[in-house]
Formats: sequence, C-alpha cells, structure tokens
Amino acid sequence: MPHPSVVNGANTLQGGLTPCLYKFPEHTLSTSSCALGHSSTPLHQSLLAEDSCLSDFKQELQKKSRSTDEPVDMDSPEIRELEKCYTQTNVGEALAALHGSEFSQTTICHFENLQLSFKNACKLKSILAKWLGEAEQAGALFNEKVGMNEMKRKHRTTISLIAKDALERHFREKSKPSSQEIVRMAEGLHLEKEVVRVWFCNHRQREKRVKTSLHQNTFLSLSKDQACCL
Amino acid sequence: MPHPSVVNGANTLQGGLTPCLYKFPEHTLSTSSCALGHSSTPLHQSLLAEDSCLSDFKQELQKKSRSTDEPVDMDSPEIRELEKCYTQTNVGEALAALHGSEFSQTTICHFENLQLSFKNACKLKSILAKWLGEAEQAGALFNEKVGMNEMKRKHRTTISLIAKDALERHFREKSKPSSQEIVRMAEGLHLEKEVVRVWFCNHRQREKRVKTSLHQNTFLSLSKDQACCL
DNA sequence: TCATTCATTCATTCATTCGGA
DNA sequence: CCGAATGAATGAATGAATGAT
Repeated sequence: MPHPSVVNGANTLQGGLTPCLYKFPEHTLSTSSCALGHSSTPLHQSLLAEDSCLSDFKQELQKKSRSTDEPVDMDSPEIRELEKCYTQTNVGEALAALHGSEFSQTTICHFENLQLSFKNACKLKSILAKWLGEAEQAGALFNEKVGMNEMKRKHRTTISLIAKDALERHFREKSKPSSQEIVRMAEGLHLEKEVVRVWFCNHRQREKRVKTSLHQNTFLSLSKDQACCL
Repeated sequence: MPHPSVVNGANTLQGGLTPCLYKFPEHTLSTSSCALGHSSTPLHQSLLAEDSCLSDFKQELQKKSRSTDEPVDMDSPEIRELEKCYTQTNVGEALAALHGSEFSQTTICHFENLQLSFKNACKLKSILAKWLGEAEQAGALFNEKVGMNEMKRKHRTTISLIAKDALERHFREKSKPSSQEIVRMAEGLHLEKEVVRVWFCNHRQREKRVKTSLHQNTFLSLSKDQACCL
C-alpha cells in the first residue's frame, strides 16, 4: 500500500492536501501516554483545545479521503491512484502496515465523526498521525488478512421501531436496569434477554459519548442556517 | 462559502442574466425552513407544506432543465448558452462551483422525480435552492472533471427478467433473507451471492422510498414538526 | 438527455471480546 | 455483570453503467 509520504513529497504546492495533520500541537499527539495509559490519564477537563484539533484532523482526513473533486494541479497518475485509496476502509487497513493492528471502516468512520470516547479518539489520532507522518517503510504492503474461520455470529436482530421506542422510554427512566427488569422487558417486547441487555449497554455507551461529546461545539455552529435539513 | 444574502447584493445581473427560471416563487425557496411550513402558499389541503414545496421546486427545476421550448424573453446569446447547460448532469456539476460537493446526474434525476428519502431530499433542496438563488457564477466555470482512473469496479451484472421475477417473489415473502437463504437463491438463479445480497439491499431501499414516498400527496402522515428536524 | 438498475462508500445499529472487581 | 474498544451487518447516500427515448 502506498504510503502518504509519497504524496507528501510530490505535493509541495498543495497546501490543501498536505495535511496540517502533521503539525498538530504536540500535546494533542501526546501519544502513547494517551493510548496505552490505563495509567492515570490526564484530566479531560479542558477539552476545547483538543476538540478543535480533532475537528481539524477529521476534516483533513476527509479531504484526503475524497479527493476527486479537488481541482488538483498535480497530475501524476500515481498520486491519483494513491488518493483513491483513502477510503475509510483502506485507511483502516493501511494502519496495519506500520502499526500492528488494523481497524475497521466502522472505527475510522466513528473517528471522523468524533464518535469515540475522548481517550479512544486520542489513541487513534496518535496512530493516524503517525501513519500520515511517517515516511519510510515498504510498509507499503498490506499484510494479508488471515481468513478467520468464522465462528457463526448470532444473527443480527432487527429491533422494531416500536420496540425501540419502548426501550428508549425505559431507558430514560432507568438506564441501568437489573437482570430481572431486563428479562421482563424482553418478554414484553418479544426479544431475547441478551438482545435487550446489549441494547442497554450500547445505549449507555452512546449516551456517554453524546454527553461528553467532542461535537459539542460543532453543534452550535450548526444551528443557524439549515439546522433543519440535515 | 459565500452566503446567499451576500450574493444577493451582488446580483446586478438580475434583470439581464437571470432567466425567469431563477425567480420562482419565494416560498419555494423558503429553504432552510424545512420544518417551518410557513407558506403564503395556498395550502394544498391536508398536504404537508413541505411536500408541495418540494413538488413546486421540482417543477421549477425541470423547467430549468429543459429550457429549449420555453418562450424566453431574453435573447442574450450568453443566456442561451447558459441554458444549454442546465441538464441534470450539468446542474449536478455546477453545484460544485459554489457548494463544495457536486452530484451525479443520477442524483439530480432522483431528486427531480422525488425518489429520495425525505431527509435526503430536504438536504438537496436546500443546496439547490442556494445555488439557484445565486445568480452569478452559475453559468460560469464548470470545473473540469479529471478523468478518473477508476479502481476497477465490478462488472455490472445484468439480472435476467426471470431471475428478477423470482427475486421479487422472494422479496415479497421475506424482505430480509439470511445469509444462507441468499446463498441458496443465488445458486438457484446462477448469480453471485453478492449480487443477490445487494439486490435485496437496493430493493429494501426502494420499498422504503415508495412507502414514505414524497409522491403520495394523498397521505403524508408525517407530522410536519417532527418530520424534518432531528 | 432522462430514467433505472446494479454497485460502492459512508453512517448507524446490534454484537463480541476482554479486563476488572 | 459492566464498561470500553472494536467490528460485522445493515441502512442511507450517492454514483457508474446501462436502458429507453
């Protein structure tokens, strides 16, 4: 897999394409401490600085992702070829090259949309920054996916709108129901207990994300013009 | 992004350059106010204000699109030149000029025929409205499309009528077949599994569209308050 | 050129894994 | 069991290729 550095080099004029990603304030990249640390994580208090930063990052990544409509002045076909690769999926895969692990499209998507916990976002940001910034490596090569011999996954349940609505109501009343209560709800809605349990888990996660949301300021800027039709 | 109002001021061309197309009833442009059914518009019975709005908009856009037969009262050759441009394709491309993104002929077509989700249609309407409102630029620069050297796309499959029929039947019975079932169907019809899977996805989308259809003026059961926002 | 169908990319929802107490 | 991190499956938005004028 092509490495960003290539782009970077060829891309001297661009400004647009050369991500300021590379130039994050140090602290935001603060790296490993952030990533690995289950150790005492630093205060999350003043998120704002961090926040805007993340936003920028996101934008840059997005720019990078869809470059088609950019009136670019570099014509190297290789470059174009490269850029095509920056889909969420491919970014996720590419990370495997220089970083041990790779990530799913889902995760990259969450990241771009600031839908991760602060800590998690930090970690990913650091990884991404590294990836974007680092030159070397024939890291190029995508390592092969080991075809996981799948254990069959439980069939994905589709929760009806009605049921969802009910759950949501329950949730508002009590976000952390007891096992008993879960069973009862499940019966009432004709859902498996496990499904309900997991739904609550996921919902709690989501709620937390929203509350702590890194979006919060983005939020404000949205409101005026077309808040509606979006 | 230039704000409409700004442009407005700069809109010296109005008389000369602006085709009548540009000046459709204010209310149709009412734009941002998706939810605000504020219309001095004759209320179409029980219709959602929004709905009629969209319809009108559509008509206007269509007029715009094929202007050939319009008894236009302006003769500037430039104008004619401009008008030539208003094909679905070009509308889509033109949007890139003042709006970040551009759209395909396909999408514009869907929009005109109200074949988009409500939300999606709202969004596009707002963009288009803005575009229509801004006079200048309009004909202006169409930015060049860079010949995309595509990553190879899967060759488009043509599904036979017979197969389609079968699929449709299956769909009526179960719109959301399991992986297993998909495989079985695929085998039965000599199609790739993926093709069948995607067919079902697309069909579900279509069905939903139809159900929620913006066409059904008769019964838009959506509450105007909720429908749009959120 | 306009309309429809098959395909891809982006976003969200339900599921899984794992450390922890 | 929970919460956190992460992903597969699905839905939504959008487009290329094809069909129909």
